[in-house]
Amino acid sequence: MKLEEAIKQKKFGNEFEKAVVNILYTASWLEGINIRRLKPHDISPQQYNVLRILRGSYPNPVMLGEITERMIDKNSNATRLVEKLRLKGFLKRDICKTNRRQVDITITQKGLTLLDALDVHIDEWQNEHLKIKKSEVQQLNELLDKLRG
Amino acid sequence: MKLEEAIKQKKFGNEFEKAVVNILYTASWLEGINIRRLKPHDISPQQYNVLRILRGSYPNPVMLGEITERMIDKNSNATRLVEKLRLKGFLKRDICKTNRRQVDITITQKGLTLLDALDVHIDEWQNEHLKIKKSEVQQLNELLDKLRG
DNA sequence: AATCAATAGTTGTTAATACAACAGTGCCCC
DNA sequence: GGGGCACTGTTGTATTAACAACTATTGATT
Repeated sequence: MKLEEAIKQKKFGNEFEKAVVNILYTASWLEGINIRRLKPHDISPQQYNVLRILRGSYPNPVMLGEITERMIDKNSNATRLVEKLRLKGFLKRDICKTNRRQVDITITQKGLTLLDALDVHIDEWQNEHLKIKKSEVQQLNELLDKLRG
Repeated sequence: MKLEEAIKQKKFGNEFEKAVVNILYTASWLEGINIRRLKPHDISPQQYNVLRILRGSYPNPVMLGEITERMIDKNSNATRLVEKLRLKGFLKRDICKTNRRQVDITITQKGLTLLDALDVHIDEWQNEHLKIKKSEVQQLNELLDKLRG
């Protein structure tokens, strides 16, 4: 759907202004879909993000600061997100032996199982919601990378 | 900057998955820039969004529900956003005479002045932050519109 | 006109975010 | 080995978001 219809705005100052609104709107739209997908598993998009970062370096741990750096939304408070995931048993926390300032975080088997369960339907999910061809989505990725400079 | 560098992730499951992350990441990046731009004027991106909707139909009022529909982030609570803007004098609220359930909201001169002040440097702002050509940004808008179906 | 459903907005509550101040640890250098 | 500085996380607090329950008004039906 054209952005103009989606937010009922007839015109934009210029194409750049429209792009800013378009990215923010599309992100909010994706976030909504994602929340509904994750809700049955009782985790938020940010928590999902953390678990995927951890899986990426499994079986090696990731220190808290690196999680923050690698998160999509840098403003999330990693300490509190991690604590919530720990209480649910999806990860474990260890004070690093060689540097006691540092907290090493590792995803647990339960966490990996959760991610696997969420991966199962990812292709269907994409087909259902992302109405775009593979060649186009590559182009979209290039344009977004370029836009950020 | 490539998304892979930005969030230090070597690879994605597929190009669609990367696009989802790319959109969310780029939106968060834009949001951060926007917050810093608006902060000196003491308004949030959502409040800015509301004021622009109101300017769009000025001098006609907009009812509260329509603001919600047209906002980029539909989850914002329009009642409370409007109340904050009213306290700052950027808009006025009137109960609709012909339908007393309805609240008509109109931007004030002070609100218009604020938006004008923010518009002045918008071109520089775009040039500084959006590293992309006009033809490419059009393409980006088309791809985002298409992606949402 | 009484009832019921639909519309428009408000408010309450819990959780999450934003941002800054804080505390503990390691490192360097004299 | 003590002082200062950078690093790593944590915590406090105010604001905002999420979501549901609620009130008030209107319109439709009988």
